[in-house]
Amino acid sequence: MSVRKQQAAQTELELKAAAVRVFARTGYLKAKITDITAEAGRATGSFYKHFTGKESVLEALLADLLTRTDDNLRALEHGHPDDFRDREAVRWHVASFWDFQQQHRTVLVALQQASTVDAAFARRQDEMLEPDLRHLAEHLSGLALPGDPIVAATIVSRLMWSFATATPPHTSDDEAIETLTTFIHAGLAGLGRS
Amino acid sequence: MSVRKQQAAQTELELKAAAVRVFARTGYLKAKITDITAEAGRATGSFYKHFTGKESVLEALLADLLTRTDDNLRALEHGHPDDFRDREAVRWHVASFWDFQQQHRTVLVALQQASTVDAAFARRQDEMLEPDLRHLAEHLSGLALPGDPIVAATIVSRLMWSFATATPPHTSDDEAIETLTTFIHAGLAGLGRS
DNA sequence: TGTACATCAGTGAACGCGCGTTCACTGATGTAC
DNA sequence: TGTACATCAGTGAACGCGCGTTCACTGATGTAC
Repeated sequence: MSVRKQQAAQTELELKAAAVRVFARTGYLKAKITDITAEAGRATGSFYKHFTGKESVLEALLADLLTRTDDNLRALEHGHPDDFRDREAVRWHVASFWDFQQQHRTVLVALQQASTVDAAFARRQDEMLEPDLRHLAEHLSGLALPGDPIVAATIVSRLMWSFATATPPHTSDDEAIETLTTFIHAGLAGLGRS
Repeated sequence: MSVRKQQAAQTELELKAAAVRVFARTGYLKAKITDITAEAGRATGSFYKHFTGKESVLEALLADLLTRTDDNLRALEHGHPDDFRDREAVRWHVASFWDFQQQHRTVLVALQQASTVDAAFARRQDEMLEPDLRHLAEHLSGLALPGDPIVAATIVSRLMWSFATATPPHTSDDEAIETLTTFIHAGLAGLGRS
């Protein structure tokens, strides 16, 4: 690759990294283009050589996230405990979700914020969550739950997400995962019995 | 009261009602002052005779909501089932929460959106939720849960809220309430056992 | 009850701020001969 | 290997749009006598 393209790629990388830092600090909605370029130590105009606007950076960050996630998902498809009557299976899923959300917190929150203002991102968010929901629902279909397993999957998924974004202070990761696991495991068992 | 003050109060009322309709349609963050005045059939400047800005209308709507809720809360304090080992007690709470959130959906969602952009509203949202959380936590303290009951209360509260704002399509109120009740009831029992 | 003046809710055009976006320019990298 | 020209990432001042906010004005209600 030519030096020029390498430098351009480097700048784009730095702009994306700067964007993540700015989103984490100010939130996506309040973030200004000039905040991002300043954080990256670049001129304002530079931004538009790489992106068409703020949505465009978020798109790029999502694309990065998804390519890195695809591998994880494939690992996830094979060889993990899958019977949700088994507490270990539930714990495994809770832990990997927790990990994922910790790692991509900023971008995920940014996506959520963008969704409240931009219908295109709302759709995209649904699309991103859907495979995960289906995966969950499949596990749940083995539990003989009443009604559409998607309903129960929605409960579980939303529960994990909202708890992760609003963990009470002084809660360790481990405590959070244990509590969520117990709650979900027992809750699902309850649904199965009803 | 003088005719003038009556008319002014009427206009203020209409502006608030228009604001709710606009928030419901566009969302709080995208709502423009001129959208609200247009919806109310008033001139732009009229708005500033009653409010200092968009936050100010939301404040007013919250105040209205809280005065109407105070009565409900007092009714809630007395004579409702409170032993969460009893499924009926859980169901009662879930149903009343569901009702509340259905009734005030627009303002609650607006508050949530404002919170992502305005720290003052974030604090206010926490303050509003706190009494509810304490109330829940008190019920839970009878269950001998491990750890701070506030953690479990947070789980339950967030679960209800996020499920209410993201109910899967084709889910009836009754189905939602039943499912949530069963899940929470069993989940809490699970936490008590652990 | 009537008249003259004061007040004040409501009006909407105009102003101005903040910020996204553009664009003429620079200088370094790439290409052709 | 050297020279002359082309390309293109990066720059930052300038432009302009959208929208919040103001303000001089109107006419109806209120007050004083």
